Amino acid sequence: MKSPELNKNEKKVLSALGRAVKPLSAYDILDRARSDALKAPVQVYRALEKLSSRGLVHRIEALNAFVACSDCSHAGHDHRDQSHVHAEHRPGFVICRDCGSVREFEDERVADIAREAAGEDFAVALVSLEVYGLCAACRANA
Amino acid sequence: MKSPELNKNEKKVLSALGRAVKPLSAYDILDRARSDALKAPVQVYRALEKLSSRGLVHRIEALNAFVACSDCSHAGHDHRDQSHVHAEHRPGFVICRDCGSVREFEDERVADIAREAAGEDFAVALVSLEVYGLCAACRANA
DNA sequence: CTCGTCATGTTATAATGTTACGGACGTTAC
DNA sequence: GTAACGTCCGTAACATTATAACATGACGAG
Repeated sequence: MKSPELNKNEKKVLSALGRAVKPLSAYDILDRARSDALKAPVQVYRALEKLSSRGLVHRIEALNAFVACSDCSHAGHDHRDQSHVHAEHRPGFVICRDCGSVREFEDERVADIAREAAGEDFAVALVSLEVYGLCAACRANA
Repeated sequence: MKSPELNKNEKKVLSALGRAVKPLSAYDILDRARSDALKAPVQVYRALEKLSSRGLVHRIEALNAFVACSDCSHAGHDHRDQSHVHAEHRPGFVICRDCGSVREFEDERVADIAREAAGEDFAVALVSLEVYGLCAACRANA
């Protein structure tokens, strides 16, 4: 396996995300890893870029935040090659607006819908599906 | 029809978005409406909040930008009521990473997938589907 | 009228993200 | 060895996006 080419900063970021129970913004990550000698936003962003290109973390668009991938079976190769035909793998997310918890899910139909919607001549690179609402626990509280 | 309760700023913002061919950030909108006496970011954000709660504009999460809804048949009632059971209407988007053009689409299957993924106890409020890639024109150029 | 309140406007600032630059370090070629 | 190059790492400055805090003005209720 060629994966563990993670550098120091990448490990710190991934570790911070792994310990968290909800998505962290780049600055959340920075705060948590500051004690671990991570000092500037740019280091976090660089690490996140690498990690997400490998599918080890995912960006939650609507929150400007990141989660560690909960199903890392597909980790390994790098997706940065822009010339590829196939889209980057990305699960869907179910996100509670109240507590911020996130659950990943997979559904093959999504890619089909996306390709169909995009049309023949559009080269799909990434499909983002995010579902927002209130989880059972937060609904109970409210 | 009770819709046209748009105030001055909301009209300005909507008009700016309507003239644009691609998503505009809040500050893009501000620039374009500055000549029309729109002065501060917060005015734009307030207008956008109202407009998007009515479905007249949509936020493209991954771009931090906004588009006027291209299918305004569903405009009218306000979605801000948090207690509602049904999810806010939001189309899917196909977005070219190169030229920034955006096309809306509808697919009923998306809502089903979302509900299914969210599960019984999760109250879905919003489903966001965004498809990124390269449009035909930009692929030709590259 | 005077108060409360809600919409709006103004200013400042927070939060987030990117670019530019330089230094440390290892590798390769000569 | 050492010069030339590349990669990683870090700092600082900057650019962009979003919100806070407070002031003003319109308007109805009492």
